[in-house]
This record gives sequence, C-alpha cells and structure tokens, in this order.
Amino acid sequence: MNIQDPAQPIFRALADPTRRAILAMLASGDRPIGDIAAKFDMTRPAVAKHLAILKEGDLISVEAIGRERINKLNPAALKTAQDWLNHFDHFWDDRLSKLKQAVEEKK
Amino acid sequence: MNIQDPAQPIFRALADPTRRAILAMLASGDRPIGDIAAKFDMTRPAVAKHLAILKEGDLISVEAIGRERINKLNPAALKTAQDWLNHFDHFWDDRLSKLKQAVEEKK
DNA sequence: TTTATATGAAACCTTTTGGTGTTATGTCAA
DNA sequence: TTGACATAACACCAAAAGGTTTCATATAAA
Repeated sequence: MNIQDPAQPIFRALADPTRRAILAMLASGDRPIGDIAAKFDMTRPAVAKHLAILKEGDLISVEAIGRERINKLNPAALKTAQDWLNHFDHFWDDRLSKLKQAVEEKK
Repeated sequence: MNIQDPAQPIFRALADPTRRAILAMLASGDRPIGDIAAKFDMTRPAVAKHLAILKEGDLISVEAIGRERINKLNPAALKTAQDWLNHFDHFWDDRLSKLKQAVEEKK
C-alpha cells in the first residue's frame, strides 16, 4: 500500500502517552521545555527527545526567546490525523445502512 | 498525567503504516489473514502479529468460520481516537479568534 | 566578570517492536 | 483415511524506542 505515508510521522508521534500528554498541556498554553519536564516523572533529556519527535511530526513548533525555547502546539498537523480517521466514517455509515436494511428485510 | 490511558492501545496500533493499511483494506470488506498477507511484502506470521495488535486495541474483531478466521473492522474503536483529537478543535477555534482579535486591534 | 539558569548533545543501556523461519494443529476434500 | 490448506504458536534476531548520566554552550543576572 502506501510506502511513503505522509501521516506516518504524525501517528508515530501520537503513539506515546507522554507525547499526547505534552500536546494536551500545550493546548492550554505555550511552554518552554523546563516547564514541561517539571510535570513528568522523567528527566529533561527524555522530555527533549519526545519534543523532538513531536517536532518531526510538525505537531509543535519552537520559538527561541532569549535562552528559552518556547514550544507551541501546531493544530494543522493534528488535522492530518483527523482526516485519515474521517475516511472511515463512510464505512461506519455503510455498516449502519446495511444493518438497517437487514432489519427491514426481517420484517 | 493519565497513567492508565484507555486510548493507548488504539494509538499504539495506529502507529504502524502496515496496520493502518490493513485497516483501510478491511474497510472495503472482511478478510481472512491469508488474503491480507498476500497484499504485503512480508510473511504471514508478521501480518498475524499486526492483527494481534489491532485486536488488542479492539480495532478489529475476529470470527472463526470453518478453518478460516475472518477479520472485521470495528469502527467504534476508531471513534475513540477521533474523540481524543477532537478536543483540540477548541484550541483551534481559540487560536483563530485570537488571531482575529489581533487583526481587529491593528486596524 | 563571575555565577546561575535554560537548554542542547553525546554516549550508553534495557526493553519493545517488527520481522524471520520452523513446527504444530485443526478443518476441508478426495 | 490421507493429503492439502488455513492458521496458530514458538524461538530467535536486528533495529528502534525510551530512558539514563554526563558534559557543553549560550544567555541572564549579581
């Protein structure tokens, strides 16, 4: 099927619970890495790796201000994941209509 | 944050491109493992492992018919992932309104 | 200028992941 | 009953993931 899948770095980034928690945290405000790392039970370098993976998927962007690097959520990339999932809605509708049809025929 | 995340097995399953391709394939019809494995450039045991992970995330169900085991898509689990992503829509709206506000103030 | 702060980067380790090949089991068909 | 088929189950392996500690660098503040 799709060898080169543009959604791959996004779904890869979303696969880890820490990274999803970071995204949720950034939804309530831009934050530097130190702030983020303080909320988790792991070292800062570990959080830095997670941020790097989120950045690879373009789920966040980073802006350097002085010696701080502010991490910001980029909702556009999340939309790519939503779009992929939305394709299954047609399937969902089909199932429902087939079920309805089956019920009709039983009557 | 959430240590026990119910969405975890789902996002974990979605992280692999082969598994996403399998889901897309099952959207067009229920299939036994042999059919699925034939479409990919890997051995059947490898595909079987992918199916096991999809089943752990409850993204598919399996029905044994004779010596075949038919794999079926379960769209309900996909909805869990959609719901998680949809929470960011509020953020998206906020960003837009803030942008609009900033533009207004510039006038 | 010196010191503290915020971060990046490298080297390393363990577990998980995604694949392989081989063998075993249950079912259909001749 | 015998043979072919569809699949499960195992043991194994290399690479990636997720973490650690240690060290280096740039900026702010005293």
